[in-house]
Amino acid sequence: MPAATPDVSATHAAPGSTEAAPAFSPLYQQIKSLIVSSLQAGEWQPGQAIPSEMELAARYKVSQGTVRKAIDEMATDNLLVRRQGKGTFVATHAEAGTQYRFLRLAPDVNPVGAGAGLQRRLLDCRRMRAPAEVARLLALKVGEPAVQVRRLLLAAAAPATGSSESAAGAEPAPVVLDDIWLPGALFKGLTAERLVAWRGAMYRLFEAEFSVRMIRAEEKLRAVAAAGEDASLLAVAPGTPLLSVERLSFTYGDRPVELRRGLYHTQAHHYRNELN
Amino acid sequence: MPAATPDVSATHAAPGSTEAAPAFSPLYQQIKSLIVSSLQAGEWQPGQAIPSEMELAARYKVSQGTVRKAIDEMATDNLLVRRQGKGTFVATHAEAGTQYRFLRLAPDVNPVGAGAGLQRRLLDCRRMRAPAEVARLLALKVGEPAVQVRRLLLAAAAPATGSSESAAGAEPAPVVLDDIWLPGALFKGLTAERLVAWRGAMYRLFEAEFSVRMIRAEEKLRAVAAAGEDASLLAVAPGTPLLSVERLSFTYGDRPVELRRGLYHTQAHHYRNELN
DNA sequence: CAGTGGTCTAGACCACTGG
DNA sequence: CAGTGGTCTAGACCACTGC
Repeated sequence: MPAATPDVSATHAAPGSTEAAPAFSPLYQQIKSLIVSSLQAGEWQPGQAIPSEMELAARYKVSQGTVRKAIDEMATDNLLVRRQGKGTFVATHAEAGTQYRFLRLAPDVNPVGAGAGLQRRLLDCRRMRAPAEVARLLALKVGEPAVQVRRLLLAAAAPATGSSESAAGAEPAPVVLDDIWLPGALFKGLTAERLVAWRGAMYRLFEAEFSVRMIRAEEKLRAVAAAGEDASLLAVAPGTPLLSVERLSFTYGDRPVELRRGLYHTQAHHYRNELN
Repeated sequence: MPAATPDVSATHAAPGSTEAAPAFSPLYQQIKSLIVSSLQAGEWQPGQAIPSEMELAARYKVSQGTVRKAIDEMATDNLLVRRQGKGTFVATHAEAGTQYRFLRLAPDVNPVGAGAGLQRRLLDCRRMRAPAEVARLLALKVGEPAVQVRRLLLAAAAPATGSSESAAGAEPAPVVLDDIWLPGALFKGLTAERLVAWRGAMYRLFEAEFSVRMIRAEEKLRAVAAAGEDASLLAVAPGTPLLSVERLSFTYGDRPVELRRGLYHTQAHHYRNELN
């Protein structure tokens, strides 16, 4: 009989116990927590299959249906991906096609392929002590090391004023200016060389090289006026309205691991959102 | 044996049938469709309880578990609300506290009570022929009647520049300018009087008086410069960056029923969003 | 073909609500 | 207390994948 598998019934509220506040939680929630722990511990890597429902049911000594409910919830949370006939896989955000995990920007015309066709240009990457505001949001102590990355995203296609010629090959237009702060402790070997050499999404690099997986994010949006260096980098006149997007991304356990301040030029693009 | 209840097995793909493409759909999906139809038909009104799981299971001749799965999905779709020990209720968007169903605007400070503390001021309400662009988005024929509503939302609290006095009672500052278009056919008796007389959320009025329920919405956000009448209504200088929010709201069956173009002054407020 | 997830059933028991 | 939704189980069968 395999050991090292936490006994579920131990955490389960014992029937008949009249103790006050152990905050009863259903079995499938406990299973969910156990699976999340395994994910955090790296027992199964992104893209790999986790054990089958039957195996997990045996491991945790519960029925298949209970495991199923746990996995179902994790699938709707985008932590796992189910594939009928094949198995259940650890979600790897930034798969093929998911070039930009959280980027909600879409071109006004030709809406096929949401964030596709964007070039990247790294502007800066330096290590520094976290400024007070950044430290607060990333839950760091003031003065702790942080990595700052600055980069530009450029649209390859011709801009809105559709002249007859130059359908392709036109000068790419800057669309997004990103300022990114990361906790230095988590991203030890992150350098400019590493960033420019990397083909593929940035979050994919974080996953592969630093074992940091983004689970969810919160954004605050504002309209601001372009100014100074930001304006010239985006090739717009000072005063041009820009969409400011402040994003805080979280990993397992709601730990903040990335702060990103983006400026979007929304002349030929828009930020799309779905409300339920 | 009760009649008038659609026989599920009829729609269910008959086993052994080798016909090509009836596009097999699971039982619980069919149940879901049937329940949605009942909602559309107004069999159960918003806020009311639908029959218990056991009753529905009997009505549709399926097991309780199948009904449960159908209801579960509708609950996560915000169509139904489950309340343990009481029953399952038709979601009534715009309940107490949900003053603004889709408004994602939050004050920068004092984030308690998201959209609370906003006053409304009706500017205009007129019936007209739908302009081409509006007609297209609302799936109307050009020239069909439409209702246009224009209104202002004002923040009651004192603006950002916190002077020592006047914590309350300060002049309210305009924050949102909304332009709303509705299909005239669906909103026959909608007048300015009706709107100003109504206490409570606009979507609540739509539900109660016109049986139009908003299920989901799509938004496109842009940063634009304030100009002309819009600027003066929002009490900002021309050129001030504003957040433009174009929202298309849908009812059952993904039918578009409201087009809204909002201009948000994001000086002391921001648009918040959660990404998964 | 075996193994996976997906659906459906039937029944037991628990937790919450209200009279 | 009866009635509701919430959890858990056990087993059957189906649909998809890959060998």
